Amino acid sequence: MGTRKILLVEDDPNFGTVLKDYLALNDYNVTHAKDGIEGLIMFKNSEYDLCILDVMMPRKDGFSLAEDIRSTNKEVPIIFLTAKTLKEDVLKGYQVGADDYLNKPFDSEVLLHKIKAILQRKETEKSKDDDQFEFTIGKFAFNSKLRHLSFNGDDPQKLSPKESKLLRMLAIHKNDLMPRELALTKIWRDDNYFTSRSMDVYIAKLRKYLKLDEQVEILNIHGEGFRLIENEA
Amino acid sequence: MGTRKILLVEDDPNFGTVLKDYLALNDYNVTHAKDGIEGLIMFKNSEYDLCILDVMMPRKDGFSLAEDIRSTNKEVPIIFLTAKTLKEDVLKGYQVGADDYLNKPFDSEVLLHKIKAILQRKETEKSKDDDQFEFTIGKFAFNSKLRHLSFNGDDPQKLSPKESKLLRMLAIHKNDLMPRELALTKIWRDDNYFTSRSMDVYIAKLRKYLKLDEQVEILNIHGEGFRLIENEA
DNA sequence: ATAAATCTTAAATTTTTCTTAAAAACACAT
DNA sequence: ATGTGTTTTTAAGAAAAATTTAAGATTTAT
Repeated sequence: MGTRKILLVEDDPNFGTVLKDYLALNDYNVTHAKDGIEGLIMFKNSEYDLCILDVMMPRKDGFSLAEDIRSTNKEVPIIFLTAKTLKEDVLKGYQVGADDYLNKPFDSEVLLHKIKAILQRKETEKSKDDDQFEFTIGKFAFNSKLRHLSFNGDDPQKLSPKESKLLRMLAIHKNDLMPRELALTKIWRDDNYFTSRSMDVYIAKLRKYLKLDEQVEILNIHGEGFRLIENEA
Repeated sequence: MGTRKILLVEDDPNFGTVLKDYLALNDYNVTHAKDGIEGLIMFKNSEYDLCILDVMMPRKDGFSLAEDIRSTNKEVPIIFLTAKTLKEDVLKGYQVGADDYLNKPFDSEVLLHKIKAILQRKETEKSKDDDQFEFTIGKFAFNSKLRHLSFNGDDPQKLSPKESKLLRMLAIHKNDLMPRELALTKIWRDDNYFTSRSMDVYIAKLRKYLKLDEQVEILNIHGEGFRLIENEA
């Protein structure tokens, strides 16, 4: 595993430089942006494994930057640095999709720990994430990128984004359990009563589409998830 | 996914009670111990998804308790609560294997967020943990993930979650004693008269399914547990 | 700005699962 | 043999999860 790239956005030049050097010393490849605007440009210019954002900055604050980052990338971990310890701030941070939150002044070793933990977590998650987008399901051909589901080579049924993502996840686990929780955390990014009901609605929609082929079914495994199966003729 | 069990060890009765109620309100099943000694006893009596430990306590402090917990369980996530914000403490916490660290006074919503994040993380890790899910029991093929019990390759009998978990536990100990207490603490997460009766009900159900193969039996070992055996032909 | 598409929430119904109760059979120790 | 505690089994009721339809929001495209 190569050296990891970190985007550090911090307007205080002294603190920023020290932190950058400290991280560099610990074998991270650090890019230092001086404010939110510059941070966003940097972010779009390259691929980062982690973003460390100061909250209070001129021109564009950390939350706003995080939102912009999230709009193009839902994966990259974000850590906020802040002097304030206000409840609203912390919650806002989590809402924006922060992975962690550090109050200044913080201990640098603690930061290192967090970085290591977060990167490791993302690593194990990502390893599975295939870029498979073409599937055969019984007599259906399914292209999750085009969101086309075609029966017997007929004109394809167009699928909505959620329909397509869900069917893709089922297809990846074809004939095997696709855990409810997996779809909820990956597609809905939240696992609660309502997202779970929403998912059920999509299962119903998919079942309707898949009715064309009697050999294909989505089975429920109570309390666990769903199973897309192909029966033999 | 059932409700999660949390062990809260906090000696301040007011704070402890309030926190317990707050967590209970948010659908966690909370056990509140008044000090480290009591906490350790509680921990050994049941299975918990998360431990929240106060650091400063009479009789046995949080770090010491964490070490004891870790000596029997290397997995369960631990969150420390502390008034002190000393660097040594934070590092000691991480060293003992803490998953997070909260300084009092903290905001309760932040705690909820952390709990959710930590449990979710552990959940995805754990999914790999039950790697053994296919078993042969006499002429049966048993898949505990799909909860299928198939005799001679016939259409499988579907099992309920509890049925499946219990049969899996028996299968893991095939031809050997599966202690009652083990199933109760692992599957029912509590060992009392009623859960024990409930388990008996499930043993009866499994016996019914397994009747198809005369070579397979679940024997009782009085006062100890059960034994799933395969007799030879 | 309007329409179309997509997604979420609500709610009634059905299905599945789990617990409790209770009576009878059984095992063990004295 | 007798008493005590444990096990076995069936059945009923309670609880939880899934299904489906429809209506209300929101987002996206025109």
